[in-house]
Amino acid sequence: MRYSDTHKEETRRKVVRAAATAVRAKGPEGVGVAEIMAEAGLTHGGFYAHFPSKEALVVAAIDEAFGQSARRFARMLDGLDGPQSLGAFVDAYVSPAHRDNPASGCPIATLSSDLPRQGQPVRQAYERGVRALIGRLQNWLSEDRRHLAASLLAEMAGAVSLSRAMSDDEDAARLLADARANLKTRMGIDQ
Amino acid sequence: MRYSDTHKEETRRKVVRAAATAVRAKGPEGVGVAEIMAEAGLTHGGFYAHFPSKEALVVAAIDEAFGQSARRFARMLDGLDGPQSLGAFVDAYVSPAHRDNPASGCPIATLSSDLPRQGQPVRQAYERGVRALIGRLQNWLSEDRRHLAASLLAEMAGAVSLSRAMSDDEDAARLLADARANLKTRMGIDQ
DNA sequence: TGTACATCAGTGAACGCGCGTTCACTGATGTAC
DNA sequence: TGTACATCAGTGAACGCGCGTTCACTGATGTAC
Repeated sequence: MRYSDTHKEETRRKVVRAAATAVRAKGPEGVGVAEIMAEAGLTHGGFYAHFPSKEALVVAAIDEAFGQSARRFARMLDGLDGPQSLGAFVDAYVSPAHRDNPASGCPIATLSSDLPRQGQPVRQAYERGVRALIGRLQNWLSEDRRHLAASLLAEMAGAVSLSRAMSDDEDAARLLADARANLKTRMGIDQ
Repeated sequence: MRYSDTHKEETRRKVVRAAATAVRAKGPEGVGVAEIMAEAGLTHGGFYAHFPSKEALVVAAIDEAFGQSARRFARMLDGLDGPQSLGAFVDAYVSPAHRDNPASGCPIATLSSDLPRQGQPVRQAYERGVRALIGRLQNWLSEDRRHLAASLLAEMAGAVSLSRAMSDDEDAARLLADARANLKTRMGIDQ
């Protein structure tokens, strides 16, 4: 063979990674097959050797985006106990840095309103990611607060989303600070 | 003249109303000029007698959508005092009915993730609507809680958005109930 | 060892379709004289 | 009162462009014999 055994798989991963960033930056409809392939250093014609359709790429991109977030947080929270993890997670998630970097941020905050309009495979990938994240939050919460995980995640994502609609950085920062304080109270962690 | 003096204005309003619904259902990129005009009973060629561009229609549609929400809530909350208004607003906003009807619902929950990708005029229209809603919430809140208005709105919109990602109706209902309870506590109203 | 053939990731031109936008035209009514 | 002309909301064909998808081809390498 012309290429190494892993070459095709490596190419695919490069394409998926590029798509994971572009989908968050521009939304599922906003990204083009040709553009993603160019970012991976290829021409668009080769796309269909890797994916049966653009939709399949979007599914892979959403899985990848959730996976990236999960790995990043796992690294960041390594060695911390439940309450410490919750505090650090809230501080990182509900932050101006996250607001300003949608392309590398949480897919929930970036894609929430696009998703109900997508086809089933895409919605399922999204829901997989949401459920996994809720599950992680549940593990950190005390038993009597476990049922709040989904609602806490909604508050976090909502705060980041709305802060992105505010053109004034200080208004956005205040909103995020108010949200962080309330989230920590709800989680039962002291500050 | 062939048509009554108000005819053109009436047509424009019909187009804007159709767009306000369609934009929420399908997003700003998802709606087509021809489709909106057909819904208003016209052909697409006449569009540019009313709007300079599709973007101008989207701007008008977002203003209209926020206006519809505002009028509906004003009607519903007529005669109630601050705390009563807050309670009724939360119950109506953070509800399964709102989750299930994005096309007639709050533009924040429906468009949050589309908006950062839009051009300035569209973003400005959206921010106008957001600020007006925050202002109304502030009027209902006691003085020491007024600064929370933006964060409360973020929590409401986040809860509705995330509930739309959940395919299981009961999971969604639980999330919404948890959010309502927390919102009322934050607002300082008893239940 | 050498030759013919198979494999397959990637190339680049082309197709079909939808969509925003343009434009010449229609036809009913108002206005000028 | 009657005729010619202006107005203007709306029509429908056409244009240009971008995008997802298809497909014949390339060319480097492995395999069969």
